[in-house]
Amino acid sequence: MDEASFLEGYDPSDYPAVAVTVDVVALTIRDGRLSVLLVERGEQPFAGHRALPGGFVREETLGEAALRELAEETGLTPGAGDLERVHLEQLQTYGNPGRDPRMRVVSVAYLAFAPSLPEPTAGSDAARAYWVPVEEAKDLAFDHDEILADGLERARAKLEYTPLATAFTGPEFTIGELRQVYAAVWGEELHAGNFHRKVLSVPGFVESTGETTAKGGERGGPRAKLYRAGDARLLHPALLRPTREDRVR
Amino acid sequence: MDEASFLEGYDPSDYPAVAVTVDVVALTIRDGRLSVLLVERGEQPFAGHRALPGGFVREETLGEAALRELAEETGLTPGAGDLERVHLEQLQTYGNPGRDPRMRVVSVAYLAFAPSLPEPTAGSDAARAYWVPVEEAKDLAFDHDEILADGLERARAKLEYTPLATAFTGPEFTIGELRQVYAAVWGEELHAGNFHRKVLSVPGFVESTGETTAKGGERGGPRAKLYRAGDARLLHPALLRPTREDRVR
DNA sequence: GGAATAGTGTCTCTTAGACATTATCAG
DNA sequence: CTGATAATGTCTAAGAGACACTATTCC
Repeated sequence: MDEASFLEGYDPSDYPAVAVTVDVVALTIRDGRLSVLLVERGEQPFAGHRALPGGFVREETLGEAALRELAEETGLTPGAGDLERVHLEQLQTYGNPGRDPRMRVVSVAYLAFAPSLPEPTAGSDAARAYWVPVEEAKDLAFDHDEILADGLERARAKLEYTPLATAFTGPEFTIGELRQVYAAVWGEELHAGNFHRKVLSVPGFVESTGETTAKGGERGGPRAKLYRAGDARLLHPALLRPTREDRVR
Repeated sequence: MDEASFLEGYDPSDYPAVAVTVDVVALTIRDGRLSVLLVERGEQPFAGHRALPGGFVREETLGEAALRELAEETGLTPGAGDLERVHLEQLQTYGNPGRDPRMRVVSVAYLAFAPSLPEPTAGSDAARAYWVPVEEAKDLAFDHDEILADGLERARAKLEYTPLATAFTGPEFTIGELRQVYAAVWGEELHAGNFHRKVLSVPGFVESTGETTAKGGERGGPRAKLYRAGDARLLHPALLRPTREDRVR
């Protein structure tokens, strides 16, 4: 069977050419603040505006395209260990006519959770990319404000019932560091004592390394025990966000 | 700015032509069984196999394309009230090279929750479409087995924390009918008494109409009070599925 | 010593779920 | 009458969250 009969009844005027791209909402935590990777646009439209990194899909899976774009913009090389600990998942697809003024573009958005990565200044492409605290990421190009908002909501929800907070930390971490991840993503302080007991009570969330930090905290306090991610893929019971009575309607 | 400069650096050999389609996982409950709308394929590839309904995206939003495909296959007309109560949401996008043997096809999958709809035999297109209990929907064309599995998991999860079970019922329903929706989707019987009290305890899930059914149940029992969907968009606290200790790892 | 943090203990309130009970209706 | 269903009541165990407290370390 050839392409011609596949396109039987296909009238090009009914089905305009469609371009498929990927856009990446890459999140990390820098200086205790949840930050997103943005690129400065040099060309029209939206020249001078910031946008999510992204580009055309080549002969590769959609996930591979997203990882490639992320690597290009951060200057890091996939497979060299830098991006090994990045969690990548598909977010949603945005394809409204007119979202790009030039032509019909359907964009598959991906969400990436990364441990603290270096500021991308090395590569040529990466020179125009940088991390921005999410509350300062406004007025993005195209419909990227909406995509970012959807990505943030997904990230906040995922922390509740999956162990993905560990994707923002190094391979070993303290319970306090994990709590700071939750605080940064949710934008709320959490009760240290209750959080500590809760995390340890969820089977498979974290497992002890038997070691402790070499020193206490910067502002005092005892040495903390070190943990690594456990084998759970879902948290049961979940760590629910502090209840907003009114977020329901 | 024209399309040419948009495609600057665009080498057609690097970026093969991509077709964008929508596929719909339409779920309903028939005879107490969760069922999915399938179409019989008449052409290669996968001639004789069943597939999810779908087709090319035209000059419309992706959601409009999904609703249009659903309308064409069921023989129902959008805007005529038939499809008004259908809940539609984007599921995920599938775009692996090779998922369609003819050309690169990126398919945006949608998930539809519908109250019991008539068997589609009316329209011309619809003649080859029918509802199939989900446990009998195997060996579908392309990667539609995977898409269906993803859709089912999404549906099961959504019943936990959203009031979408009411999308499977008529505008007025009894608590028992609602419980049967949960039982059909989750594939498990639920304790009638606890379910009843739980549903009424969640603010905004259902609201009483003040009426009751005209008759008791077919096999006896008192008349049941009637309810309609409330204004909650999230269930708080959620109705969690019976715990599978082992579904976590 | 003073301040900050790690980790644990205690108490209360809410919820899930098992089970029981009463009332109502079909056959 | 018998059996099934609707609706409510009771009890227990688990978990969330508020608060208190001790131990350890930095400055």
